[in-house]
Amino acid sequence: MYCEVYVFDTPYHLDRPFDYEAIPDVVRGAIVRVPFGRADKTRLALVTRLKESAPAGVNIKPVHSVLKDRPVLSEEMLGLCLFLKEHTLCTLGEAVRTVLPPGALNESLNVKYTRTCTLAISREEATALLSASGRAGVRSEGQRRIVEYLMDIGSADHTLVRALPSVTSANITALRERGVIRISEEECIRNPYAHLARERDESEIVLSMAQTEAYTRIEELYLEDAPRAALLYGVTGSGKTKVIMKLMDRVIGEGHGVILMVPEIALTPQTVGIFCKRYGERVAVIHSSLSQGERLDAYRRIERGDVDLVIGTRSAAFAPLHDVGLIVIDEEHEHTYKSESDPKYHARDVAAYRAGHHNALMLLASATPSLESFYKAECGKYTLVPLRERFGGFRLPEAVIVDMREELLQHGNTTTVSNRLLDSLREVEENGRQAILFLNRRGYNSYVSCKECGEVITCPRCSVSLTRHASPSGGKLLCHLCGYTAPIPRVCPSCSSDRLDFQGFGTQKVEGELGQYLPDMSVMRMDADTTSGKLSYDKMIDDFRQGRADILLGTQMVAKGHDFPRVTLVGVLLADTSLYLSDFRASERTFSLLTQVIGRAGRASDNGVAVIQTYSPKNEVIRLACLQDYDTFYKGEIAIRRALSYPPFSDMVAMTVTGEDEREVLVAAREISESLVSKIKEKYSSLPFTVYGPFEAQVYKVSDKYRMRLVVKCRLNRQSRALFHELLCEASLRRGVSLAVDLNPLTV
DNA sequence: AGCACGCCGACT
DNA sequence: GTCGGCGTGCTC
Repeated sequence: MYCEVYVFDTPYHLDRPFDYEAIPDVVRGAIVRVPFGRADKTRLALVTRLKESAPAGVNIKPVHSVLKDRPVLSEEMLGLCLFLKEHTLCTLGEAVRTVLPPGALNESLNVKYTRTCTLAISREEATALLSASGRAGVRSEGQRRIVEYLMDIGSADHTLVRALPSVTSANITALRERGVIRISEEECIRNPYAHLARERDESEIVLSMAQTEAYTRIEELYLEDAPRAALLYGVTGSGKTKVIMKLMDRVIGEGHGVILMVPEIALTPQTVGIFCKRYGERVAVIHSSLSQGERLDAYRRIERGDVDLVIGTRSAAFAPLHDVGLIVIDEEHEHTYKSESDPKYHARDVAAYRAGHHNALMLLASATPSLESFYKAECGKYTLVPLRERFGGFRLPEAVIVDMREELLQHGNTTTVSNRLLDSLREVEENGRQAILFLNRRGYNSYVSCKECGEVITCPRCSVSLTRHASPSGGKLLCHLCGYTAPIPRVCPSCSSDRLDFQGFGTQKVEGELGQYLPDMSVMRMDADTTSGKLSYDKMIDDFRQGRADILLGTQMVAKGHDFPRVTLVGVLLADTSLYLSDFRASERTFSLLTQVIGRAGRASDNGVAVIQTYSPKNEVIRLACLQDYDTFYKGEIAIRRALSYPPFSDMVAMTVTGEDEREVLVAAREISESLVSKIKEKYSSLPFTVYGPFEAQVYKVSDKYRMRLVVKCRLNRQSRALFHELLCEASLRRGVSLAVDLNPLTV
């Protein structure tokens, strides 16, 4: 017998089947070791096919060995790996490592055992042993203590016994050899969330009329015996979580598995606790802050069939449930569902694949769906389930837009906090309430805006803002979509003012100002600098909820769905910052972020207030976010996407050429571009392609490597992906430079 | 990516 | 004569 294998860690062009002579236990889906290359170096490989014969004239080597106690990849997982390879242009080895928990192929990391010591004799015999003298009794102080201890509690973990005073491991061995105690080894599977399952919540979920209507619609889809996808579009405060939980009850009640994906930031102990109380110990949590061993344990529990509900971030999409009935992607618009490291998969695509395999329902949920998903819902590819009624008297906050130009020109206020916001903060102080201040710091100083007229300098060809690039010669403005460049102007091209703004402001600066104007309010600053570990983040959130600070000041992370009952004011310090990032998704991201932040001040009782500071008070995106008007935003934005043929009307591909030698990188980028263009003209002339570049990447040099970029607008399908596959094969033959291809990148 | 084969300059 | 430079080509 022979077999076809894909060898791991090969260059891209070698990621194809190689023939080997099979040995016993070689089956499709097995991970094997094979000799590879001239030196016959032993490498890991995945068996994809068994066959009777192998081609003549090639030196067929035998498989070295089969990885034992490593489960064979199921047909589903094998298919998923091939799907990942095809759809992200990764190697099969990379796909396998993605599908399996991290470290699963590191052979050292294996099952961890616990050893338990149990008394192997009766209590009477033990009593007799303790009172007997000489060789018939216990022969040392250590042995005595062990027997006494085990008589007391029956059995105990080996490490606990070993930790008793005067006990040595020789004592334990001796007692075992005399048959006094027994030591059993059990597979130890840790479940760090097990304690959360102790309190149980078995209450029936009661839905409102509108919620029941949404639930019924989704349930109908679930009951159809075919893969289905639905978009639960539930406005802030509509109680979409309750609808989802009711559905989960139903699916789990029928004995099917559920995968619930949430954005990293929402996977807090509070969230997990809610589900553990409901579904007990049959919950597994997959999270990046788990140790490698803990992740492997979660994986094994799922694989053994001990789990009904998997909660996790995007990697939970690979949870090895045998029977998946429902896959929920909560906050589906969140960018964290796209992996930023290779393979750059989107959890939504993986979920769709698995739903297809299991005839399951994929349920996307969001108050601000991605344009792509809402468009699919409009076209009927997803079933749109709207939930527009705010539940339980939930009221939106009053949203006030503060014009920061006016603040500067008329009030001479050069600080980052407007008078209006200060007034609102003082009110919060008087009422003993709390406030959240949100500063969208990311990219705040990469574009150029005018402090007087609010104009932002944009690319004449792409309707995205130009990025400011610093260089020794003084810098320039660049569009990294089409490569357009312009010198940095000294005055505003629109109003000729010289008050151009390159500087944003950071959280520290704001913190200082708050201390100056509101000396009696305590500020908790939360950003990447103050929340280094996962724990400190949860702790800060908890401290703030407990009222240990009056103001929570932070970046993105304060915006997400935490429930702070005492918050009545939300301030957005600069709403424009994410608006003019040179990315066609800038508006979408700003809208969804602002909508979320403003929703934070929405309360059932008190009147909430949201103060939005901006240099562009007339901006439609900001205005619509204040109104929480997704529908109007969507109509406007989808029209722009259609006109400029951006996703969902086309796909984008980002190609990056990287290398240490600047000249080589430039030459390679040009040659790759030429190869791309000639393929488009010849072999792929029937498909629409638009190529931009090559031009310097936004960050031209990263850790001593130069980066050139090509952007391609096209329609991705089997055929067009084959083109990029060819380019990757060609590029992997080059030395000195490497090519990365990102299909549908997050940012272009 | 490794690794070997292979064909030219300064060393014992 | 030969050790070693890295150019070129192959990996079942």
